[in-house]
Amino acid sequence: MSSTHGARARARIEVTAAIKEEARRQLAEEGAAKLSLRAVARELGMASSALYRYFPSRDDLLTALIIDSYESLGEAAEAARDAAAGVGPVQRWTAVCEGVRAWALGHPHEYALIYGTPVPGYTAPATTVPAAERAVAVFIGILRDAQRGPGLAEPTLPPELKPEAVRMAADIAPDLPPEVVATLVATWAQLFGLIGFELFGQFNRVVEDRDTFFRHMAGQLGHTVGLVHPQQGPAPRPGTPAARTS
Amino acid sequence: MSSTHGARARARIEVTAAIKEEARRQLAEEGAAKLSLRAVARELGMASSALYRYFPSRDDLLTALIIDSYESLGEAAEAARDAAAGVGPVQRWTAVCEGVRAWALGHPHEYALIYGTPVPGYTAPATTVPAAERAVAVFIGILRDAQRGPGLAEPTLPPELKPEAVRMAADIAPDLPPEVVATLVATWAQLFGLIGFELFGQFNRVVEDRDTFFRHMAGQLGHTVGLVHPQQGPAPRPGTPAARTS
DNA sequence: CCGCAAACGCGAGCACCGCTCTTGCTTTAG
DNA sequence: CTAAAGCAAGAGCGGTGCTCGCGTTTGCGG
Repeated sequence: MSSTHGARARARIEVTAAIKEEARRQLAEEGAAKLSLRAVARELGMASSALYRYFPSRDDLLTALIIDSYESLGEAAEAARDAAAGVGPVQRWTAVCEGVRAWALGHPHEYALIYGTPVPGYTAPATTVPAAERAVAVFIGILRDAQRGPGLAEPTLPPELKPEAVRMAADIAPDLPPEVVATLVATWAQLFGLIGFELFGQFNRVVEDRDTFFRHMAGQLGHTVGLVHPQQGPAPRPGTPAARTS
Repeated sequence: MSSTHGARARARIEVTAAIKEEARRQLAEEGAAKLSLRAVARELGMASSALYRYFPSRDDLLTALIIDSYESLGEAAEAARDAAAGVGPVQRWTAVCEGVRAWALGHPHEYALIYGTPVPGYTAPATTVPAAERAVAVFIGILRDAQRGPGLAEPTLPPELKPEAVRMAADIAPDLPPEVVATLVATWAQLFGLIGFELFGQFNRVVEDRDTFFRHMAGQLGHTVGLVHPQQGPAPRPGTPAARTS
């Protein structure tokens, strides 16, 4: 076909990239709500109507930025994982959590774009799903390594939740215990609860030493999902009465 | 002073209430981003410029709605607590969590307004703080009751987080152990991570049986913060199941 | 009782927004 | 070489938040 056939096609790619770049710049500065097609066009020295040759609507532009943001977050998670090579699963889990948090603090508007309030009439197209899975795949990898290495304590699950957990595991990570997968999903959400609260100001005047606070709570989440320290047996989770089974 | 001094003052109160009512209606229908001063004025049969006699800007109107939403959430939490009188602390904790979730699912746009992405240039005025504390006070009350009753297991905390926890406890609930207060803050954020993910579509095609999923995870959060089942102790009742399936 | 300042409602208008349509021009393909 | 397709530009539509000047209403103090 005509991938890089003519100069026309290349120009289209370049202009598309320039639009996205400028849009991302404005997104980082002012947030998604303030992102204006007209302002992007103005900055690029072209008529606003010309933008519609490249993106059918403002929402389509936002979708492109959403995918890029997911990828950026995924890269940050992978980088944090690689930087923590050689340490135990719990430490690596915590390191990746901190990497995700650092990315969110450094890209607050991108974070808000993908994990904040959805745009009113907007429903994310299926295109965003693979990009979104990239970050969670890092956590799955850590759990997988832990299972092969120091072991993985299966979280307790009530029987009525078992079928749901089995279904989730089949869809997400068939080689992990269903209890772990179901708990991972919840943990994933809880992690973004912590990050979102910090980012959106809910911790203002409440939590001061947020680095220490987050590191500890992220480690707790790792324990919740089943990670154990390699040197010792299953670490008792605080306040869990399940340990007194006799 | 001049509370109900003249008919003028009463009219002002009534018009202000009518504006808020119509604004809340539009908020519930379309979301905060679509809330339009002109549309509110149109629906009320008055010129858009007249609204500025009552609310200096759109953000001020939103602030009023934010406070109302916090109060509404607080009421829902209190109602859930009162409806679960007489059960153990863990069940009551879970019931309040479910009440908060039900409120969020029933008022998605109000939820997004107070716990979603903040409005771009917007910073919540201090006026919203007391209203925001109303819901969390319900959880503090449960912990307080548990401390006087069946007991409260102190979550483990690393020593470097201890001073921060002590500071938090002094500000929030001086009669509770610092470890519990610090963990409660994190738990609070994690709870809204779970709710937000469900509400904003992050659980689509991932979690199906969301009622069961949430109930279990909410109970886990209760254990994390230190709640224990009242049957536990010297009473010879081994292996009593935690969840009541009836 | 009356005058006057404050509060009020209104309409026009400003600057901006997303988006559409028409009009030419240029590159590409047959 | 010609016709088709892609592209940029401008005008325009309906919408937004917000400001300003106008005439009117209201209620308090002298």
